[in-house]
Amino acid sequence: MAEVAPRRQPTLDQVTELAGVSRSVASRAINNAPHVSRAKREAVERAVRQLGYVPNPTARALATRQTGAAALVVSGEDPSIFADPFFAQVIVGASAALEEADLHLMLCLAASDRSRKRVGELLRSKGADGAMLMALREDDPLARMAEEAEIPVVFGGRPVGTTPRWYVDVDNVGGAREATEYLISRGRTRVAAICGRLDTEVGRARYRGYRDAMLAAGLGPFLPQEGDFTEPSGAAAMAALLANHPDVDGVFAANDNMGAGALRALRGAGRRVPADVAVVGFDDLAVAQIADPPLTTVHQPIAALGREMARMLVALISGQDPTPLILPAHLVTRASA
Amino acid sequence: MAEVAPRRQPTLDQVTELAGVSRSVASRAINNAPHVSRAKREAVERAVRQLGYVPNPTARALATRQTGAAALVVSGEDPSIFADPFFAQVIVGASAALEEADLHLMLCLAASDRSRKRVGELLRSKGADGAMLMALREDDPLARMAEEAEIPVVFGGRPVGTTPRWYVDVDNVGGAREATEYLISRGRTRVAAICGRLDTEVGRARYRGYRDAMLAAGLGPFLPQEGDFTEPSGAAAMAALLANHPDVDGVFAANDNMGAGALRALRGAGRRVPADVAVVGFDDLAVAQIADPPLTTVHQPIAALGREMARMLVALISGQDPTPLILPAHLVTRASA
DNA sequence: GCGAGTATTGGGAGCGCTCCCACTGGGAGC
DNA sequence: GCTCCCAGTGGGAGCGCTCCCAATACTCGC
Repeated sequence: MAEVAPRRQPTLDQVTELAGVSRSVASRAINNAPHVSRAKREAVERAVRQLGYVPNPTARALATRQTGAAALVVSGEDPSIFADPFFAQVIVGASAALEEADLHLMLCLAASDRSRKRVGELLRSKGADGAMLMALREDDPLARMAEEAEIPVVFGGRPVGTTPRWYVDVDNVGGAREATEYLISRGRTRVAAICGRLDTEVGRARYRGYRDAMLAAGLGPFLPQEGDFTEPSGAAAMAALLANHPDVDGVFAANDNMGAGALRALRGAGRRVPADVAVVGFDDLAVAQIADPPLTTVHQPIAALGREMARMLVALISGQDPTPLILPAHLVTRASA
Repeated sequence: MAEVAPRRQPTLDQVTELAGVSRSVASRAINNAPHVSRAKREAVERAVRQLGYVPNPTARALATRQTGAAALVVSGEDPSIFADPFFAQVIVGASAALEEADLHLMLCLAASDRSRKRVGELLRSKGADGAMLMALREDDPLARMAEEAEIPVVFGGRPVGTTPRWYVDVDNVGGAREATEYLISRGRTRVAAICGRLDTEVGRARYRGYRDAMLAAGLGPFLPQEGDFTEPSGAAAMAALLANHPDVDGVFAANDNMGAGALRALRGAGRRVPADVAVVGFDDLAVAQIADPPLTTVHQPIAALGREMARMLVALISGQDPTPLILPAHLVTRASA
C-alpha cells in the first residue's frame, strides 16, 4: 500500500478565488452559459488555464442528476458470443453517436447471474442516463430489470415474445426473403435453410423470410436445420442436410459463420459451390469475403444499427419520443451463389 | 419535450427514517460495515427492501472520491481497427476481471482528435479510477495525457519508443521466433516475412523475432514486406514477394489477416500451400481456422491479456505496485505449414 | 433626470452519501 | 466498586458542482 501524496485536483472554488469572481459566475463561464461579462469570462478562462482546472464530473453529475454516460448491455449466458465481430461494429457506431451527444459509453457484458444483477443495479440506481440492450433471450431477466429501472431504454433487435416501446432492428425477414428469392431466381428449387437458434428473434425472423419466399414460389420449404450461429454448427447442419436431402441445390444460412461452415462441409463432401449447391449467408461480416468461395450474403448496416440505437437513446434522454426503426438489409452477390 | 413525472429514487435519509436509525448506522448497515447491532441492521434491511432503495452511485462516488469505473481506451485514427475481433476478446477478459473488483467498464474509442480530447479530459478529471490503454501509435497524444492525468494507467502492449511503468504484453518476439524456427525446422530456407506496420511495437517485435530466428539459423533474412495488418495488404505483400523472390518457400505473416491474404495470393498464383510455400500467421483468431488451408499460427492468450490488464489496474488502484507482465505465445500447427 | 427594464452578480441551499468524532452504556479486569 | 475498553450510536461537516433567487448595475426612452 504505497501512500501516494493525494494531491487534489483544483476545484471550482479555487478558480473562483484566483479569478476574483463568485462561484456562480465561474460556473456559468465554464459552461458557456449567458450572463457573464466579457471581462469576467476571460478572467475565469485565465484562472482555469493557470490552475489546470477540469470540472469534476461526479460532482456535476450529482448536482444535475445526469451521469453523462449511457450503458450498452450485451446479454447472453456465454461471454464468448460477444466475441462475434458483430458487436464490435455496433459499438463503433454507438460510440460515435454517443460522442456527438457528449456521452460516455459503459459496456456491460451480462453473462453470469452476478453480472446481470450488477447491471440491474446500475440501471435502477440510475448509474447511467440510459441503456441500450442487445441480444436478449427469451425470459431474459434483464428485460424486466430494464423496465423497472425508470430510465430510457432502447433495444437492439427485438427480444423474443414482446415488442418493446423503443427499438432498432434490421429487416431480417426481408433480407432472408431476398436471399432466398435470389437462390430461386437462379433456378434452385431444392433450397434448404440452416437457421440460427429459434429461441432468438433473429433466428425466427430469418427463417420466416426464407419460408415466405419458398411458399411464395410454390416450393415447399425444407424443415429448418437448426444451428447456433457458429461455424461448426453450420458445418454440422450442412452434413445433416446432405444426409437427409442429397439432392439439395441451394442453402440459405442464417448467418455468415454458419454459411462458412456449410461451405466447408460441402467441400468436404466433394460438392462444388455454386455449381452443385449455391450458398447464401447473412451479416456480411469479414468472414464472408474470406470464405472460399466468397459468400453471397445479406448485408446489414451494423454500425448504423449501433448509431441509430444511440441516437434514439439520446433523443429519449432529452425528453423526445422517437419511433422505432427498422433498417434495411440487402443482398451482396459474390461467388457462392 | 415530454415532461415526465420525475419521481425520485428513495434516498438514504428515507431509509433512515423508516428504520428509525441514524444516517451513519444506515450507511454502515448497507455497506456491511461493523458497529451495527443485529436489530438495527435488520431494521435497515427491511426498510431498504420496503422502499426499493438502491444507493446512488454518484453521491457515493463524490463522497469517496472513487468512481467505481475503469476506462478501456482503444486508440487509432481509424475506428475500424476496433472491428478487429482481437479487441472483443480483450474486452471479454477485462470485463470479467473488473467485475470481480466490482468496477464498471467505460469503453473509449479514441479515433478522432475530438474523442482523444474527451478521453484526456475523462482521465484528468478522474472520471474513472484508472485506465487501460491499447494500440498507441508513436507520438500518440494519449500517452502524454495518460501521464498527466494522475490516475493509475496500464498499457496493453507496449507503445513504440518508451516502456511504460505498468503494462501487459504478449511475447511477440518469442512467438515470431518460434514460428520462424518452425518453418526452418521443416526444411524451408527461403523464408520471407510479411510484417505489420513497423511504426507499431507489435509490428517491430514480430519482425525482430523473425529476424533473430533467421540469423540464428545462418539464413539471411529477407527484407521485410510491410503490410498494415489487413487481409488485402497481406495479399499485396505476397504478390510483391512472389515477384521479387519467386523461389520463396516459407512465409511468416505478422498476423492472421495478412496470412489469410497471403494464402489467397498464393492460390491465385498457383502455388500450393504448404507444398510449395509454407505459411505461418500470428494471433490465432477465427480466421486462421477458416482459412484454406487452415493456418498454422502463433496463439496468443488475448482474453488473458485483457484479464491481466484489468487485474494489474485493480492492484494499482488499491495502492499496490504490480510488476509488468509478458504473456507467453505458442505455435499452433495446422495445415498451412 | 427618472422609472422601467434588462444584464450581471454573488449568496446559499441543495444533490445523496461517507466518515470523523464525540458520546453512551455496559462488561471485563483488578 | 471503580477504572478502562470498546461495540454501538448519531450529529454534522464535507465531497465539488449547479442553479434559484434576490440584489445590484446599467441601459434607454421620454
